[in-house]
Amino acid sequence: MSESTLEKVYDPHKFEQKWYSQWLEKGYFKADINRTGEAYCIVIPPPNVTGSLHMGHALNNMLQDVLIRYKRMKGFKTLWQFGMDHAGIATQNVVERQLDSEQKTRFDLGREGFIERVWEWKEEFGGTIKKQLMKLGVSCDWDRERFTMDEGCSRAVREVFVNLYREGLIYRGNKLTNWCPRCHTALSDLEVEHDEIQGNLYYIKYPAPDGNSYLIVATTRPETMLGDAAVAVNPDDSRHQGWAGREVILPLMKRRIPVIADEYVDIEFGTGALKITPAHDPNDFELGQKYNLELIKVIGEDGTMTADAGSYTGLDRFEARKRVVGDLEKESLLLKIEPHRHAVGHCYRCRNIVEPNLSLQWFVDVKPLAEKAIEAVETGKTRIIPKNWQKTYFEWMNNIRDWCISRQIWWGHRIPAWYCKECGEITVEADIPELCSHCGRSALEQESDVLDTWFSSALWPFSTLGWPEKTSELKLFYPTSCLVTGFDILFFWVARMMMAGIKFMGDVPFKDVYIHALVRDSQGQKMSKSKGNVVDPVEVIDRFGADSFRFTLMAMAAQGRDVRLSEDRIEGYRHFVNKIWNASRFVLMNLDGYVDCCPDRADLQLKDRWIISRLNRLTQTVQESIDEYKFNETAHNLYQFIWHEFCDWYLEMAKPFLYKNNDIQSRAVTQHVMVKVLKTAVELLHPVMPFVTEEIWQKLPGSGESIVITPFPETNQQEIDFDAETGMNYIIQVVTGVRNLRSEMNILPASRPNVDLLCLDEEIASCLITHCDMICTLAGLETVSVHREFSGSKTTATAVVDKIEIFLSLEGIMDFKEEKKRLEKELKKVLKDMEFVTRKLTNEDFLNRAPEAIVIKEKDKAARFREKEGKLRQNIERIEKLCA
RNA sequence: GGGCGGUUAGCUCAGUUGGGAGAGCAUCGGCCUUACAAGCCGAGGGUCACUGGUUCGAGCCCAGUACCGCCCA
Repeated sequence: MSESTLEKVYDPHKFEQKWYSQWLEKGYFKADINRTGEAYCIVIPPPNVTGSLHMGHALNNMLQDVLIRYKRMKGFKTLWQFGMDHAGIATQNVVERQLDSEQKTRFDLGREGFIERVWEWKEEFGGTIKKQLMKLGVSCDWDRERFTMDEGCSRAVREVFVNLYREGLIYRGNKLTNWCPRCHTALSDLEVEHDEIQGNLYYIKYPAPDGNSYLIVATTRPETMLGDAAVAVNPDDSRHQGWAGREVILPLMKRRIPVIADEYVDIEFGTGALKITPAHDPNDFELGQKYNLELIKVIGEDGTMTADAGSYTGLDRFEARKRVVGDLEKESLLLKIEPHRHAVGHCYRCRNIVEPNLSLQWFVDVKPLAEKAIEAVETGKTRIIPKNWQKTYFEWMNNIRDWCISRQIWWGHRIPAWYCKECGEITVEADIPELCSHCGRSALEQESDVLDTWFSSALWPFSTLGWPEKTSELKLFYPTSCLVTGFDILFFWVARMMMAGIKFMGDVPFKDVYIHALVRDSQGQKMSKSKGNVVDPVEVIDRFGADSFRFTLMAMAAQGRDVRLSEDRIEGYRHFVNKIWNASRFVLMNLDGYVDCCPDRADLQLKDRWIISRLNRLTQTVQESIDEYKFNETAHNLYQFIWHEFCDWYLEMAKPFLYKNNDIQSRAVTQHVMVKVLKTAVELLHPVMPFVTEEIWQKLPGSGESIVITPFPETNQQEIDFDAETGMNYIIQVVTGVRNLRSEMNILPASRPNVDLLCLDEEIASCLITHCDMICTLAGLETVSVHREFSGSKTTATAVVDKIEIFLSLEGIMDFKEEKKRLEKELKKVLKDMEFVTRKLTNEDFLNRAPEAIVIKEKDKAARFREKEGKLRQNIERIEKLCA
């Protein structure tokens, strides 16, 4: 018997690991290509190989797991493709830090040695997130794990690169790019984060050569003036008329530079005179091209001033700023300094300030690719959910600019381009070429740059399925069914996968993209290490169990809203898990003499038909809400049903039948229904709470091998029973009414008074008569009698619910004043209701224009209120008489 | 500067063909009723940010204002 009971106290640690190991052993998560059923595939957003599980991952993967477990149970041929991202800059940084502690640099190891070292690091530390995801209970197909740097993915990267190069969509160019002096590499526009910081606006005099006049230029970055090539004014600016075409002398450098007129200059900003530094500002670069200005690079790759920076050469860029400002002041060329807030670009990996830098880089011309990616969403081939993210997607796609894909680091996919030392031409090949494709000689040297990590991520939905080989996986699972991701990588990743998928597979990479919110702390702050408000999911799982944690995230994952996570919430939902645990324990404890029968529908009682009906409705809403990605609704409905319908009402109603031994028939039926409902409920719950549901399910009679692979419950329309629901509603209302009376009249729970019910409706009356015992039990009464005619005695408290009047006998403990006060309060409420409805019903416009059904509803309400009002008045009168 | 979102109970948030506002937590009162005190029963609590419009009727639709947040330049 011990195997069919549960431990007294719910303790997730006792079984979570156990079940997970078993699931792995049985291979439930493995995609079975030969299985029948429609394909359903999710590719995981590959976590960084350096990463450890944070809240974002937890939410993201929990949602995917809900979808995949749900579809698996529904009989789909499911694949949840797992894998990790090599995270170029991040990983290189980590390993370089490790070297640093050994007083070494990557240059000491050399390129090959360093890369070897990174692989070693990956083998040793790279898998932490995998174990953490397992703790969370996710059901990825671990055997198909991929890595963006593995052989197949690398092959795909080279194929794509060569292909785009040959089409002219990849090119090499000398352009201004974002440069991180710390990471020592170029970055794409996306990898720069603009943060507002408190800076200054420096007003600097640029004197004319005649020494009599000057222009005042305002700048936030005075050190770049060393590289100024011109000053620009707006031709419409009356203050600066006549300056265009003249020259000024660049302070400190004593260089003559031209004054140009261009509409680009914002008249409102600063003094309306703009210094132009083409080598250090993207907008200035454009102007520089237009006016053929000299590109003077004064800040070098390492963030120090170059040889062109005059006496500032070799200084760090921030030190140079101080010195430049000081020197200008000495020469009385600094007019003033104003505090000024402005956005400054920071490296998204190391947070250092990014410098726009002129260099030779590789770019993708993404415009042609973007057009089709826009179209795919417009035509609905790919749905973005919630819909409002579509707009953001379009906005970005429409204004997309060339993508800088080369990085000056070592860890990553080396660009498959070779330079010929003889003819200087470039050879681009997927496989290492022996000879220059231009002059045929063999003096080739490979490009040293590697590709942006996101370049390989863009291929993820098909590279992981075997592309460029034509695998059966690709045929079966591409386009994938759904991508689940956060909005923070909508551009980085989703948009690029769309472009790459359409280009190379000829079809979109996924049918649905579900964008979920960010997890914040209870104050609504983004979690970050520096703020110290990070809540570690692993710690949460250790404290509360994975099921409680998952359910909390699910319940809070409303579309389009951030998740504000607090421990209180998780603890609250742990109570829910505990509730399920105890309810299950109760069920298992009351299965004496259980026979696995299927009772006739005729043998079911009202309570049984009612809970089964409610269960079927639940099944329907659960399916619908998961299908629509309304996860919070799923969670809420499950919570409501299990706790408030099944536990609060059904199990309470079941008790008498389970305890009584004389009615074997109804006990058997009750046991059967109780088991059926609980089993179905845990099956519905399983995608969210995999562990506890398995633990319970295994103990229930008649269960199979594992809940993981059991069919998901289906709605049976025949079992939705309106009559049973209405009938139960009357009973619930009466019981609640009595409890209410008891509470307000201060009747101790231990005492068991008598109740009389007055009801003129035959149908309702007979329903009540049949269930007198039940009402007694639930409301703690000695007797209940139903009458067609009744007037209370002097010791009755009364209440009206719907068409039923309740008379609670209070022999000797009746407080008349209290009772009168209570009734008057009730009456006041009804009168207020009446007034509201009457206002509508006396409004001609309402009667004429509102739909008939609504009008009837309102009239019906009015009648009910009137009836209640009458009864209340009667009872008040009676009390008054008795008191007098 | 452009775009998007938010403002509903003390707190965190739900609320889609527009028809008298809901949940969880917290609060208050009563209960150790043998599944569960991590519980049971009951109660209180709201000018749905503000202003105007459409409508018989607006938390919901439209316009504007204020405050908060995010993305892009």
